Amino acid sequence: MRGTYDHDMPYDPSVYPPFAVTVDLVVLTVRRNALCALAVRRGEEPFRGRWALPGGFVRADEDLATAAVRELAEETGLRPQESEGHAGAHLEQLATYGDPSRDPRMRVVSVAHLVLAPDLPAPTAGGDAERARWVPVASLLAGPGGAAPEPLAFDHARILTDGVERARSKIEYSSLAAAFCAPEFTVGELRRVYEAVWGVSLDPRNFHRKVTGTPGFLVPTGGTTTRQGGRPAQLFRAGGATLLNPPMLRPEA
Amino acid sequence: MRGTYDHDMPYDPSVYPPFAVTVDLVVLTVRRNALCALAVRRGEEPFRGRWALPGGFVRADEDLATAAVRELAEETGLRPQESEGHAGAHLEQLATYGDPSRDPRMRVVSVAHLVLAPDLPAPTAGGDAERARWVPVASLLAGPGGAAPEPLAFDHARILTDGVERARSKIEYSSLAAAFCAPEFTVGELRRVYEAVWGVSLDPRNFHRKVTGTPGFLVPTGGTTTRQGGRPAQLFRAGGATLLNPPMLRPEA
DNA sequence: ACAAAAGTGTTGGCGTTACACCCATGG
DNA sequence: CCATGGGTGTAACGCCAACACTTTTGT
Repeated sequence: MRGTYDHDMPYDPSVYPPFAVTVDLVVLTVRRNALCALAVRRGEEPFRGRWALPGGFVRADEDLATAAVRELAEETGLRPQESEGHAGAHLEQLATYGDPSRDPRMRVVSVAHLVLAPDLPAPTAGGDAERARWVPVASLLAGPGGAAPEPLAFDHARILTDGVERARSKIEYSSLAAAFCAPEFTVGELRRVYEAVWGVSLDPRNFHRKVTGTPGFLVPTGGTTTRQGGRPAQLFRAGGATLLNPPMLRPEA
Repeated sequence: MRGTYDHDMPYDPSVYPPFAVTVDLVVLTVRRNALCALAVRRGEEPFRGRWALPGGFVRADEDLATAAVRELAEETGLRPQESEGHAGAHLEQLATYGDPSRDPRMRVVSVAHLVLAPDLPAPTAGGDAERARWVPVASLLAGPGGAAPEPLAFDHARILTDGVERARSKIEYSSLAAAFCAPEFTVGELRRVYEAVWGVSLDPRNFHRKVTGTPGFLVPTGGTTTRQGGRPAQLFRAGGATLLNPPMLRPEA
């Protein structure tokens, strides 16, 4: 008889053993021109002493996104975008990982989320600050020809890889790179975000024309700053335009 | 005390109630120039008599993708891409839905998957063929200015919407549209897939140049066919190139 | 002969690249 | 005065939309 395991059937725990459901967080930021991820040192077996992604169990009456926001606040004190266009971090669901052997203790299905955060004055204020650190992605993942990385716990290397790849491709056609910047930022600062995330260098002149020429992408605040040195630069906020068309082009190398 | 619900902690079922985990399938195909989804009539409460997406519980020792493949085979007899570039269907994880109230009976977290299938001779051979049908997406989802759709069970309208949007955007920059075609197909047939999925019409001449001019995208098989009438058309298989650069442009209206 | 679908050639516009050049500040 | 980063101008190139035109079949 087919269809026995159909959605339609009543739930019988003896046939369908329960799963633990967690959220894991890939929290990315740009610090000192390097793409960094939030990582915690594990204090328990398995994988004691290894880096892991922050995360935790979803509560009984809690939505997945709610659980991710709660975990993020517990670990970083960060709060995702309160209002449209305002700073805060960007949070979105990434993917779900459910290999039966991914956690040796039990069957865990983890719903990973991606967070793009501005560089924070205090790296992990308000939470488990002792164990949480910003770690350059390059030292966690083997790049092409890079040195052997510090191994991550569980399948977190896979999750981090997927999160980084998602961030890299999303800034191509959306205004999401601004989520890595302070509420007000210069065109040059935004360009350095692209350069850090993609690992390339971009022509400053053409980049400037491209982003300022896309209507609704950047909104000038009127202020200027010289915090990067040189001639004073205009300050901008992220505009309402969330789609970038035509997209920013990612150079070959 | 923060961090109480941390990933690190041992699993205590009295604190973290168990979840049921299911997979739901958004199976899309193009039939008679219309984008269609596989839907089943529910025979049980809740939502008895409504359309729902096929799906079912993940088994205890089964990966998420494995569960999706099994459900797909049970419902359609279809098997996703056996070998590279060969026909078969395309399957990928879509997103995970875990609102606490999405199923009135219990706490269910559903990992939705997206399947792009060629138009099958027998719509749902090999499975619960009685209840499963191809239904035009336009009649399941309210388009802009369209008539009121037949309501879907649970949050399946949301899931279907997300799946359709993913399919629409993915064919833009990948060779995935070929997953909707027979193993060998003509350029015109591929163009009609784009037109059905996007709901637009494309210039046949420019489309032809674009897809045949992208190296590795299409591989001529040497054969020709006149099954569409008119001058004989070359037959192609999908090539190894999975990324389409520059992307196909989706017209405004 | 005609309709229908497959292909090719050509042209103008627009976006991008590459780079010369000017601007405004700090040291 | 010079270094540094911000910003504008401009020409060559490439891709693409638009459309005229040819090819090869079925009826």
